[in-house]
Amino acid sequence: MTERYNPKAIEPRWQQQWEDDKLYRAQVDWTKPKHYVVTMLPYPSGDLHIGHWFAMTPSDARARWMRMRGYNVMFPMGFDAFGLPAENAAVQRNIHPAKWTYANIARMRTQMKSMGNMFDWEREVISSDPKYYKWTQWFFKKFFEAGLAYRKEALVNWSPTLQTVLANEQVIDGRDERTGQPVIQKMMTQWFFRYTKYTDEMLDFSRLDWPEPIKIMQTNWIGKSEGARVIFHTEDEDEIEIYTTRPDTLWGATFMVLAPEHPLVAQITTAEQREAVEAYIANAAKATEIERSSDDREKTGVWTGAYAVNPVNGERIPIWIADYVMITYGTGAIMAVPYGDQRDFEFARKYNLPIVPVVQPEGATEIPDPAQMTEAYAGAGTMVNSGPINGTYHNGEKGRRSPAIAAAIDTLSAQGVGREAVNYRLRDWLISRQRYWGCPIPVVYKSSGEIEAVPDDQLPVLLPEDVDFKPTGQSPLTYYEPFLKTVDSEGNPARRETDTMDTFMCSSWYQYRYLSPDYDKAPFDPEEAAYWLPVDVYTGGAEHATMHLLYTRWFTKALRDLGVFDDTIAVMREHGRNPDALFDEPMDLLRNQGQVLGGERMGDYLLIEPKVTTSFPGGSNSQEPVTARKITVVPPGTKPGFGKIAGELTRRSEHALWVRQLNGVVVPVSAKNAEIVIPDIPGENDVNQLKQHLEIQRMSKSKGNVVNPDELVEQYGADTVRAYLMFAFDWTKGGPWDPNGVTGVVRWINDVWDIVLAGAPKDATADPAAERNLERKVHQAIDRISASFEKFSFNTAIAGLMTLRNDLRAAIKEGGIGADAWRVAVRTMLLLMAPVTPHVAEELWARLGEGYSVHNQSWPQYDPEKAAEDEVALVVMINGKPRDKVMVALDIAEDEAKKLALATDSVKRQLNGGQPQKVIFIAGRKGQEPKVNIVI
RNA sequence: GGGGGAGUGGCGGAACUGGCAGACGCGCAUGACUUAGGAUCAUGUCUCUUGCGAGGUGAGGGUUCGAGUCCCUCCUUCCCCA
Repeated sequence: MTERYNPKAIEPRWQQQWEDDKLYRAQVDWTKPKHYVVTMLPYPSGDLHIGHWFAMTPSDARARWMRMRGYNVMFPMGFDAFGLPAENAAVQRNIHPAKWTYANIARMRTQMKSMGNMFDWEREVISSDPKYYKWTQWFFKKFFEAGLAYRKEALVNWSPTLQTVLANEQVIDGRDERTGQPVIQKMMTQWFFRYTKYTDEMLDFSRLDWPEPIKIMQTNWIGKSEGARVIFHTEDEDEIEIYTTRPDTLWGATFMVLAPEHPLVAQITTAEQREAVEAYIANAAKATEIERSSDDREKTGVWTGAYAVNPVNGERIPIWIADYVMITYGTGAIMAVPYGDQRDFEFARKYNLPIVPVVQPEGATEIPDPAQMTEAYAGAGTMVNSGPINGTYHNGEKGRRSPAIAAAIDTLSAQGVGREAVNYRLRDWLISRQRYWGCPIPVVYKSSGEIEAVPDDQLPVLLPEDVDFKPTGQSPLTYYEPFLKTVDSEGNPARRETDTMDTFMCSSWYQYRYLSPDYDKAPFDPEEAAYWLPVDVYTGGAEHATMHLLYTRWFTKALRDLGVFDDTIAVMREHGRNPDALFDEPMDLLRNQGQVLGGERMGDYLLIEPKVTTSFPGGSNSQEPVTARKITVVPPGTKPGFGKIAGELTRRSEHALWVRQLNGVVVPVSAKNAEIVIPDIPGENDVNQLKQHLEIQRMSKSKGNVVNPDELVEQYGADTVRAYLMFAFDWTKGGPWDPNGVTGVVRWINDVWDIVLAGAPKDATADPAAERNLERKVHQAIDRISASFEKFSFNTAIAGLMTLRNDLRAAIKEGGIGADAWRVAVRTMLLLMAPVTPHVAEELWARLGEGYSVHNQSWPQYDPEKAAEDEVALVVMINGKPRDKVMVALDIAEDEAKKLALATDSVKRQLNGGQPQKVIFIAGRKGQEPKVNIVI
């Protein structure tokens, strides 16, 4: 009896050994190529969940693979430790946010170590540590001094419940996503970063290997549009500036619309209209932005009583307010061209406003009659009714690429009533938070009201610890006198800023702090940065597409322009490394993993109607299966009623179900020929669909079906959990957790264990053909697994490892493998496994008598010659369908292949003496069989 | 409403630049071994057909010698944004 695989006996031992030996410590070594891997750092919420494992362990496997390929790999970890949950815990459980946070970090750090990742813990960063946030504040100061950080009054999302401003992404349907309480729009003076400064550069992804959807999302988020700004005047000479992407249709503007919040509304509204306007404004404030901008919604509005003058043709046009115009987009005012804009069209129809055609559609012989139109015309065509630009052509392109738009812009400029303009949907980054547990903004307000940044030698502005959390919902900083009261640089009394920073500020630069977490002369050590930067591989969730992933790009560009990388660049040059463009972007390559959804959902409930009704169907001692007539999916807890069975489905085979009744008795139910009813799924249901249906239900994020990784590690060991997470899903997609699938991985690792410990086949006489065959399989595995890691395709990497296991077993069975050949094969298999299952690979490597550590070995060298098959199947296709095969040499010549194909039985039969129309030879490319397609 | 994914066996998923669809695994079936099996081993497992063979990647069309892969229309879903 050989020793059984017991992860508990080996994993903690190796983890300790690696830590003692500092095996994964990353050190600058200019003689080796560097590889800097970062995976998004977690928020210390309390417990590690399976999602953390899913994000981190495949990234670790790939980092390990790069290490074995000879790269000097750095893979650090840290905690994004500021944030609201800590403060909520403080209020709810009377525990200080710092205490709560650091207890969670300690716990999560221990849990993470059980993953067996190659994290270099010496580089750990915690964003709430003063030695970290000193530099967050330093960056803020840099931005402030450069004019990139400023204060302004703006309409912001204010949560009365949480007593803070919220970012747009924290507001869902007008409610705070956490508490579900309403969020109101409020004018407040807040700190902003000039996010819009780098819009055009952020739209350039040319040097980024990032997923296409992320680039598209960021592009849309920035929302660049080209057009013009045009000045209208009211009859009282008040100026109203509008932004439009279609200045060419200006001659068709028959009214104007202001957002209800537009500052001019109160001023221009006439006495007669005042009541209606005010009522409308009050009503509009209740609707969310989503509702307001929905195209499905019926357009509503009110006339202000005022008129404006169309600057290009002098027409007198009414000014309306309507909630489909947003104060936050463009200038909060539009010229309405009902002919060319669908929303304006609907509005004009509803309120009987005139529609003037200004574009004769391409191909149309006459100008459309507005009375006959059912929708706006936004397509290409020739301009009409448009004064000086009549006859110019609008080709449907944006901005000046359309001749009509170009002509309109030129006319506006010449007349001095407008100018070409670009508009962005992106707004400046609001970084103020009225919360305690965040990085203090390092400024003071002088008694004069002037703002002064705290001098560098006084950084960090420490977050006071002995504050009192009153249940007012306010940040304790706002009433904590020792913090509030301070002096300015001249020693005069001053008041300290009580807002803290958005935590996205902290996480925008952590990849730089990892370089030297204890460095105190600058945010990072140029000697480290010159070697490691930029980040080579970044992994994390796609949900950060328009937030963190955009903020950190902005941050890097700002640091570059502020000269923060200058010392680093100098060091790079000393080492002969070209710094050009290296600091334009923080992370060269990005990959997103999906999400692991919830686990087994209990309470899937069936109602069984037996074929033969007895008083006690499936009674307490019944061994006989009940034959079902009808099976219905019902809500959990449904009472069975007379003669029926109701209960939870616990097991299923092809035609039988096991149902556990409320009294705990499990009844087998024969489902052969039973009618199966799944509500909401019409048509023919069967037992398999039943199971599928229950699984679909399970995916819903309903009940607390949390998968606890600690329990999985306890049960299976870290290697198995790692491998299963990599194997069970397409990493980029994720999916629902299936606790049963782990069996395959358990078997695989156990098999490998047994195969390696069994040693070389005894008394085997080496058979060169058998050994050659094994060698071929091994090299095919090297190729396949390497390619899988290269493209982050972890599931196929594991499949390749399992196939190799199958091949080794087959080789033993077939026999003819000598001890030397066997050792080479086993050794290679362990090397290929090392990135995925680092512990068991290390253990077996040691037991083979190989030197410590398997993780310091080189990745096996792939030899295409050794992987090549001697003979392959020539696939013979008829009209594109495979019909036959002939064994041929891999490098068979075209003529020879065609001849062989035409000689096959299938082809002769199909041709029936006739001639083929065409014979096409497809050469066998890399690892592929040659093919011949015969067209009949 | 706009944008982006995705639809392949009972399930998770493979399929490189268009070239043998269903790798690998789960589950299931049959058999072996066993006091026992939710262990292990062997074999099988897309569908129809006794076989020969034929069909098959959400639906319909198209391009091509050849389409899961490219194009068009539609359907269903998930995500992001408004």
